[in-house]
Amino acid sequence: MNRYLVTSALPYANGPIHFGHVVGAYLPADVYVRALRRQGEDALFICGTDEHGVAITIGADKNGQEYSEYVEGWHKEIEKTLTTFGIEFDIFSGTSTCPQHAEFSLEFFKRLRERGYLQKQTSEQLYCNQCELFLADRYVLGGCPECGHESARGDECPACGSWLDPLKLVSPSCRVCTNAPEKRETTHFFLDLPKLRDEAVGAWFGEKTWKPNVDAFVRKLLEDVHARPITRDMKWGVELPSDLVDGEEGKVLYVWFDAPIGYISMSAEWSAANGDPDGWKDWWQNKDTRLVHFIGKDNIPFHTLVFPSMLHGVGQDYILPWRVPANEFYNLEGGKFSTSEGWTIPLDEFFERYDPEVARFHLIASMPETSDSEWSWKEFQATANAGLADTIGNLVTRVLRFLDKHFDGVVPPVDEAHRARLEGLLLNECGAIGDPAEHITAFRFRKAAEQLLLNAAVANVFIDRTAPWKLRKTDMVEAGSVLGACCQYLGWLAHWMTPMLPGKAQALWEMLGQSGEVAELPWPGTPCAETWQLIPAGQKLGEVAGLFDKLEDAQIEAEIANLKTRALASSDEL
RNA sequence: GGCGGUGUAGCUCAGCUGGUUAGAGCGCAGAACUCAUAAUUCUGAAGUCACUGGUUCAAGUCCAGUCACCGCUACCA
Repeated sequence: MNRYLVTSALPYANGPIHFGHVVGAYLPADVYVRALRRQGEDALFICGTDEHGVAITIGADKNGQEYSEYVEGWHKEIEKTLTTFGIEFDIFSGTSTCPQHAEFSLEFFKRLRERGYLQKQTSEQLYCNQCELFLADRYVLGGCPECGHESARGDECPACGSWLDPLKLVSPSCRVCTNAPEKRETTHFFLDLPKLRDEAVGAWFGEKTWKPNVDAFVRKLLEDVHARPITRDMKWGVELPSDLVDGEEGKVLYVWFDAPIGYISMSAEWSAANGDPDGWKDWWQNKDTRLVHFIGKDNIPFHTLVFPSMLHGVGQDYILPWRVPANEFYNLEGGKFSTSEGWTIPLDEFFERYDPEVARFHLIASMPETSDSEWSWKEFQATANAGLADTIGNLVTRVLRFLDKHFDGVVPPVDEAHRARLEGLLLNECGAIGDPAEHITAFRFRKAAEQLLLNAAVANVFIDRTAPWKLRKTDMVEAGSVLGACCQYLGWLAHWMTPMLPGKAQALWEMLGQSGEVAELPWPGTPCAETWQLIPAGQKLGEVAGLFDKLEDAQIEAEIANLKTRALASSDEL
């Protein structure tokens, strides 16, 4: 049997996450894991915050906070958001707090070096005495040597578009503190990606089938891959003991290098917490494990090329990714999500007014699977109202309230006299019933959401065709058979809802008078004549309530207005 | 500048290796029904598939060019 090791891109602990992050990497992974588990598969779901790097030190300094304090704040904030969305990791750790992280990261460095995959290079870089920092290109400002423009960035001149070498900028200054940086020599270690590509990783990539958006991009990249530096001179990061780096002091691992190792160290933290310190090996070094990375498109090179190179390079039988279902980007009402420009929806505010499960469902239904897509308030309203409230929610109440009124709130039997005809009608003639989990495990999330609604519509057609409100007046037994069949079908619906709408699924399950967690039962697939009756006749129903509230036009218009106000307010501040 | 992507009904998006009258949901129009959260069901209108040229018996689907938008461009994480 296969087991599934599922990761979501580590969110950077430097700010809040938004719908784009959630829909790109966390929500699909959660839905996927829920579907796998219901199908009886063994799955481990790993995530945590990425907590090192310069951007974090600058953010913390600006706030006057210790790095660890700053990171912890964002870690909690991000975790809260993900929890509200109902995303349930087996562990949500952090690269600066995971007890195993430094050890694993240093082991990677050490082994890669021993095995000849690291090169040492010395170069001159700009160093800011004030900030005590080697400046990344984008943190240097200065005059453009090409066109004379006064405020070019270290990587590119906004006026003439030239590609710049930060060392050649005229009178450079530090973008953080505005002091003039000086040139300093420094030595760094580089990961020899071309060598790893030629040895194994290139062939491995070529053999696999990737999503089209991954394939074209990486294939090109592979042709022209360069060695990448994996060390930096700074204080915040996984510190390299000087004996590992030929006596150099003050080196840390570059954050992109240690971050993906977090997937492994966090797995080790998880297994240690479960009393089995070596348990992570059963996942990471087991050929039967299918490693699945959920990421946004910005992370594609790291997860299809760089991290696999690292895993291969250490030579410890680590498995390489099985699938990388990368999503494209998610925009907001025609523009990019941008916290700094105020073009965003603060999620804490959002959740004061909206049901997280409805948001979950809408995000799944509009996921940027093949190309960029976007959050639109009107579309959200349509999903919430026409999709969830009208199609599913109304179906539930139309059946259950009918039973409350005319059948004492008890599931009626499907009488033998009508069984064959009704089951033929319901299962074959009222629309195509599909298994949402099949789409989910094939990474077709939008399709899965669509299928769930189509399945619900089948019952609406069935009810219209059988018209139990008429039958009730002529043949109470037959009316009971119809409603009984509907109850059975609602049971299926509750099952089908679990990966995408776990809370609503359980609520429906309880309305049907069922006890226990529907999510813990085996996945039923699609109904056939032998299997479709799940709920015993005579079962007393639970209390019936609306599953989904409708969203008013005025409310949605107010949200769109809010969005614009927020962007304006933010531009005034600048 | 280089590389990659996107451009399909009013809106949001599907369309795999080219093949009959180009699809879905929402919205819109009409009808049926009245059990239900004025919900549901049925029917319908609506697209020169960005533009130009090419390959082919046949192109939204391949090739070239043009335009628009987006991403990446390696010491950013």
